[in-house]
Amino acid sequence: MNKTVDEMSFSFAEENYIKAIFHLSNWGEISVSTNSIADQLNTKPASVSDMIKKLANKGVINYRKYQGVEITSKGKSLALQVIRKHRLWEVFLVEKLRFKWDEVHEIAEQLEHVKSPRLTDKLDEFLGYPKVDPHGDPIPNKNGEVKVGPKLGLSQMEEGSQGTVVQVDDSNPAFLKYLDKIGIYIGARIKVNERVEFDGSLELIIDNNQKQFVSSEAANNILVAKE
Amino acid sequence: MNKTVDEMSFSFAEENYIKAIFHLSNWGEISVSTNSIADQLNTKPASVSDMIKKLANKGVINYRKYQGVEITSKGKSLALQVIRKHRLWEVFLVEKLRFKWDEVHEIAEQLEHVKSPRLTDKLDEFLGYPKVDPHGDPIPNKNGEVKVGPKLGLSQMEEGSQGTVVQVDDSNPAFLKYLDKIGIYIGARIKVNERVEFDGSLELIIDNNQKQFVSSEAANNILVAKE
DNA sequence: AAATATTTTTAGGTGAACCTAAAAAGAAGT
DNA sequence: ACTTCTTTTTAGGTTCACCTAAAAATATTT
Repeated sequence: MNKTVDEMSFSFAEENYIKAIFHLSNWGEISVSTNSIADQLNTKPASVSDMIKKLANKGVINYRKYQGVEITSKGKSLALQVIRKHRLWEVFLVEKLRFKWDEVHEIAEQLEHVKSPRLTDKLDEFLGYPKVDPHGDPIPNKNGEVKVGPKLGLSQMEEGSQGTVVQVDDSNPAFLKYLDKIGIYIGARIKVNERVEFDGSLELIIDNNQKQFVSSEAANNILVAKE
Repeated sequence: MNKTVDEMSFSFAEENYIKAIFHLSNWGEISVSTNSIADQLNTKPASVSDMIKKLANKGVINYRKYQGVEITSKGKSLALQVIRKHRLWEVFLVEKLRFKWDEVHEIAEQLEHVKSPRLTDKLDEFLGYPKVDPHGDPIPNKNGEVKVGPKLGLSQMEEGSQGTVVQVDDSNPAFLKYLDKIGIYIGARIKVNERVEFDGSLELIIDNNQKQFVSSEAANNILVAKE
């Protein structure tokens, strides 16, 4: 008698809350505080308290007053569906409509809420079942399963080691534009030439020909697969 | 100081009202009653009265109490933008994602509200600047301009005359499925073989080989270009 | 022209998703 | 342990888009 997530209906706001909780909880691993949700969604804690009760009633989170929230398996499944749609639309926007990778997030935020399972699956098929979005984030399949290969932050790489860029932080368009400018893209081959002791910044060699300094902060947001 | 329509923001509900008013007014030709809007949108007249005031304040309709509403040029421009998006998405769904023509309306109703002028224009480009949607409805261009060729309802055709199907009513999925079944599609060549006096139904010859009877009601919803 | 019927508006209310301000619970510092 | 600070919840309010019921304006009939 307990309905599955795709037999239920969720508002845009509800979907955005679940997405935020899913991310803040590290894909469901840790519990999430009211304040952190309010922060993430640019709302006030009082609004979050309201919404949390609704989501708990719908069975997508567990909630005990003052104890933070945990996402349920139902909630995970909903979050993964929305994330799947978001990332598929991003692929569409970049590969088919020729948007740049720093332009697609905002539009995908709207498209991810379009309700039609058949649309999602047909879009997936049209795009050739992509495994990652334009920033290298993995795309959950129809059943919400995600395969994530081994990867580590550029800042964790040892001096002299090499890797291929597999993912970059997608939350800041300015950062993505900066990556464009210095020639970093998904698939770029990067060698960590030198680590500057003083501030942790790195000297990179990109695609075996271009020397480039990046801050440790930037390096943290570039993930590579080691060779 | 008066803002143009694309400098303003409209809710889904507001956009749906303007679309309804635009259609009911025959593209702005006649004024529209409160009841007819309520009818079209499955709401109550009282709700329409509320919304009408808001839309009048935004300058997309003219409104004097008890006198019905007229759409302004600003309103037309908004309606045409939404219709443009709706029809472009329908083309995408049918041509790229291989949906059937009776499946796309509902999904396009959601997609038409996605806000991003660049998205619309890039989609248009991706689709090759289509002139009509899968049901033959003309697609307004970027500036809201629509070219409509001469066409008439099948039921207006004389016995023995021929034409090409250029448009069909898209509001009823069952009707579209019926057209599929009897072999009528955009571009089909149709000869009106005989008109039955008694009920106005027609005997057609479709693509020079298939005889088919259709009711006058169905014939009214099939538009052809005469040879 | 008056009476009746229809249409439209107003008045007041609901739920969703937000808000501020105040109260309550929990965590931290001494 | 007790005071202080922080976090969270509650209480009560707002706007949006809807609703019902009643009142007002317009249309139609006789």
